[in-house]
Amino acid sequence: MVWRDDSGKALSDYPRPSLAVDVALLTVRFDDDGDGQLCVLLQQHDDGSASLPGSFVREGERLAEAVRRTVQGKLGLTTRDPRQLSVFDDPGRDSRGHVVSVAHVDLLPERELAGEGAWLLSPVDGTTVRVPGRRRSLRYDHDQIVAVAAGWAQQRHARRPDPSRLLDGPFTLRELRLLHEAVLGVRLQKDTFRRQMIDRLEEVPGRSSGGPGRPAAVFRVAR
Amino acid sequence: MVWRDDSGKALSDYPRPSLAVDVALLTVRFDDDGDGQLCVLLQQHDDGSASLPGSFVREGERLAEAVRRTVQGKLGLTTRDPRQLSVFDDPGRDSRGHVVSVAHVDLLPERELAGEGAWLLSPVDGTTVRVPGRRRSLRYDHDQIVAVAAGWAQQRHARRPDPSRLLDGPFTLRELRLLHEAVLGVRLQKDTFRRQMIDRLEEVPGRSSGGPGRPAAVFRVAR
DNA sequence: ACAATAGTGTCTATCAGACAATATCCT
DNA sequence: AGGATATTGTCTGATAGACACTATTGT
Repeated sequence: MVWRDDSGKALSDYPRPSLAVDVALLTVRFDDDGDGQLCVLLQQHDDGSASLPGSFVREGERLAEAVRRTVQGKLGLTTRDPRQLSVFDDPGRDSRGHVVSVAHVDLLPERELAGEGAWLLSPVDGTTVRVPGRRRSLRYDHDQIVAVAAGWAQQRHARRPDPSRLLDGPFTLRELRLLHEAVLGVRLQKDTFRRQMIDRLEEVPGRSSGGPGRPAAVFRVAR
Repeated sequence: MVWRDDSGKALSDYPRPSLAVDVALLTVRFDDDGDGQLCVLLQQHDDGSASLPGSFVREGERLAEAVRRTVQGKLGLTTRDPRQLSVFDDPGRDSRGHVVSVAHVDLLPERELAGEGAWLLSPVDGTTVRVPGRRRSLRYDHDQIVAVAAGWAQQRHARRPDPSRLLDGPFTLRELRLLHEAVLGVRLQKDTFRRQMIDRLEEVPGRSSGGPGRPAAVFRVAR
């Protein structure tokens, strides 16, 4: 039984914009030196352009569901804790019609990126995406979405240690700092960083070993 | 010429949720003692319930336009600088069907509230609305929207003096502090408050007069 | 020994919170 | 004079940034 207004029309009888979700999936990629780089996962299109994965929200579907379905379907990956960012509503942003998009962000650890080739991993400098190839920018307004997503990730890493559990198992303060430096895109001083984080960490038995220098204590995020 | 996909369907041929905007219009009401109270403007319904003003977004319309139209049409008021808060997407939040709503907030000075009776002014304590009458809460999920809106206003007033220009013309630090106390819902110490704000203010020639006590310097927001 | 990293001590500048002293009006 | 408010001084505690010193490893 569908609801109808005074003129006998259901909600679906009125012309209205379509609703979509776009997802900026961020990750930190580490090279052999231990240096990290914040990256965003892009879809590569036949015409050489790139975009964030996105799709239309179905009737009765929650945004979080649409996000999970999109990431699973277009990239073959599973989201962990997608967050809503903001709504992009320029009626001309999509040439197919009036599409209002709710931008989302999620942070994935590099190790969960399985299935080579289904996506493109593009570095994010500060809050700007560097797309490889001729084209400098993404389809639609997706450059803006990446910028907002990167800013969100940076705020999130400002005070809390590894808020998205990107590190696998216990870690040293050096590893934690390299992660935060990658997300923030700046160098951090080890002593200040240590004092900011130490209260939110729990020491774990054992020591780091292998590399040069004094072995470091090993921690996990408290509680 | 409408865009069509491979199966010959336009975007509007797919079932999809409706899109709406809801607006939490906040203001600060001052009593004769100079004490202020953060309030939200509500629509009163025939069944005694109350809600925020809201309406459906039309095809080709921007969210900001829908907000302006809604506030003008339902309350007879004009928005100044509406901001997007977040999206409420529970498919069951509206009994008429699947309605996804983008919550907005705007702050209006009390003097711009003309046309008595078209609305209800409800005090907000902390981030909670106190609705007069039997019912304790608002329709739909509008209590949540008010909470987010109040939190937004409080963050906005944490460091910047009168960010929404609620004060009319030059003001004393006392008047500014009473405004911020009303929005934040807490008492502020005058000396600390002065030192936080003074750098962002410009002194204006003249002094306050009339009340008891030493006349105060008069300021406006810098730049 | 030397390079490299870990961990800690300390100094300075800044800032919030709190208290208080002085200044200047009104009644 | 006395009450009320404005304005400024000062003390304390917390914290960020910077520098440096000691500690402990591998080569």
